[in-house]
Amino acid sequence: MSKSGAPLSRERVLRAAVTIADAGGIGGLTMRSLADALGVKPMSVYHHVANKDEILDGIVDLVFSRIALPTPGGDWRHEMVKRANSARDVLKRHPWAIGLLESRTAPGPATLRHHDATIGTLRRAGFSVALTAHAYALLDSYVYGFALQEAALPFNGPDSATEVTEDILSHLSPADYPYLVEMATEHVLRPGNDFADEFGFGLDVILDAVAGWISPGP
Amino acid sequence: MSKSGAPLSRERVLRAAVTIADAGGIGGLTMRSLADALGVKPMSVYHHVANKDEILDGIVDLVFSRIALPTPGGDWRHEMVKRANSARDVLKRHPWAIGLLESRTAPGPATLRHHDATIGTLRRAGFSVALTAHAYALLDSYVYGFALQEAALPFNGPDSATEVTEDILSHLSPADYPYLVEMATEHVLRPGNDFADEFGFGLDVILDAVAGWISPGP
DNA sequence: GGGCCAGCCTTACTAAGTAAGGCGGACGGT
DNA sequence: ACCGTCCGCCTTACTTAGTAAGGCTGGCCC
Repeated sequence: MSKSGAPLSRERVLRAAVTIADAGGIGGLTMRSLADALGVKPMSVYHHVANKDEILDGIVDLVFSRIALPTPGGDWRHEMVKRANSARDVLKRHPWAIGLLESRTAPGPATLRHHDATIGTLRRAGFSVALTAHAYALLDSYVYGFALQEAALPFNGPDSATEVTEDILSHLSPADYPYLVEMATEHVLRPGNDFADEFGFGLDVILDAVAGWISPGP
Repeated sequence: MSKSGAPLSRERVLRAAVTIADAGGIGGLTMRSLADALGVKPMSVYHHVANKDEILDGIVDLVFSRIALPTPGGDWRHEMVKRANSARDVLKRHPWAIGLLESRTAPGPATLRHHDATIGTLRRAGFSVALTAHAYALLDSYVYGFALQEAALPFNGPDSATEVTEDILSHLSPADYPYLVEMATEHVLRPGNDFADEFGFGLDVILDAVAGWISPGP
């Protein structure tokens, strides 16, 4: 796995860590696998990061840095849609990041910048400070929660969804779980159904509600 | 840590695992700490569960079993509020469960029962199958996402919040993060402010929107 | 009353995080 | 040119964790 060439750095370490986690989950990310991927011995990594925890903090922030920043001053709704879609997209590509969020309480610079830009976009659109807080909590909860649910799905995309759903369904008694079975057969298994489509739907519902909060402009 | 007395069982193993995770995070949950808490040697635990993964699946399901089940046929909105508050409450008490959700894709019986009851409550209230799916995805995303954000907060409760916020704020330049600083000083630090209060607010917003979807009853 | 099996234990191997310190080679100063 | 220094990577080795393999024992059934 030696891909030497550059002289190693915190940057390269974190980037390699993300790649490994993407490929094999955070479980696959060990100091040894990381060193391997960098073409280096395990202890060498410690010259660029203090310990594994710092790596975990670092890759979470790195993931955040990939989310499109909204532009304060732009059309707030468009910016929020862009940000939400980007966030969901990024979290889908790095699902392990969601699980890490719970244990990392020290936001990195990219995370802070992201929050600042989002709050700024809402403020500049005319939301009061308090309503911005409400809107942001609501939107972020939805985005994270949706990503979490998507990550917890036992399938990826609509094709395997059908197969897996049928498999699960075959172990489920309609007597025990009548509504669940109904939902599975009549909705989930319907051709063309894709859980991913739910995202935009729910997002619009929230944005519609939030749109009513803007105080009359000057 | 020997608290023998009962003869050990899958039940007791899982319960002890939850207690340990509550006290020291999932990081503190090891086969050895678990065996200790049960007053037994590590390998003995393996006579009741196949491996640690099964324990993780088990405690996630155990946590789900503590969430209040909504009653199909009851007042749907009231039931949804009850369920959402209970879920948030439970997840706050066992924050590690949120992080586990992402990696566990095999729902246990309690989880299935929970989903069935929730879907049933919405169906019985007059929501179509498709709208039930929409409503459920929206509500669950919000609940999980909110719990995730709460777990990721570096503080617990409003008292320590002030302290920690001031501490973070002192490292933040208003030039770099103007909106973030504004939000912190003018909203987060306002006396009486508590992030937990956001939950009901956002929940009502979603429920108000969803309420408009019910098709005219028979 | 002897075999069997459930339930707990001992031993031991492997993987992973990381402490402690070694070593070569590039580089600055004289 | 020479030498000390320090940066960056390496070797060794210790600790903790998951778990494979199989041993011991006491109660229970035929």
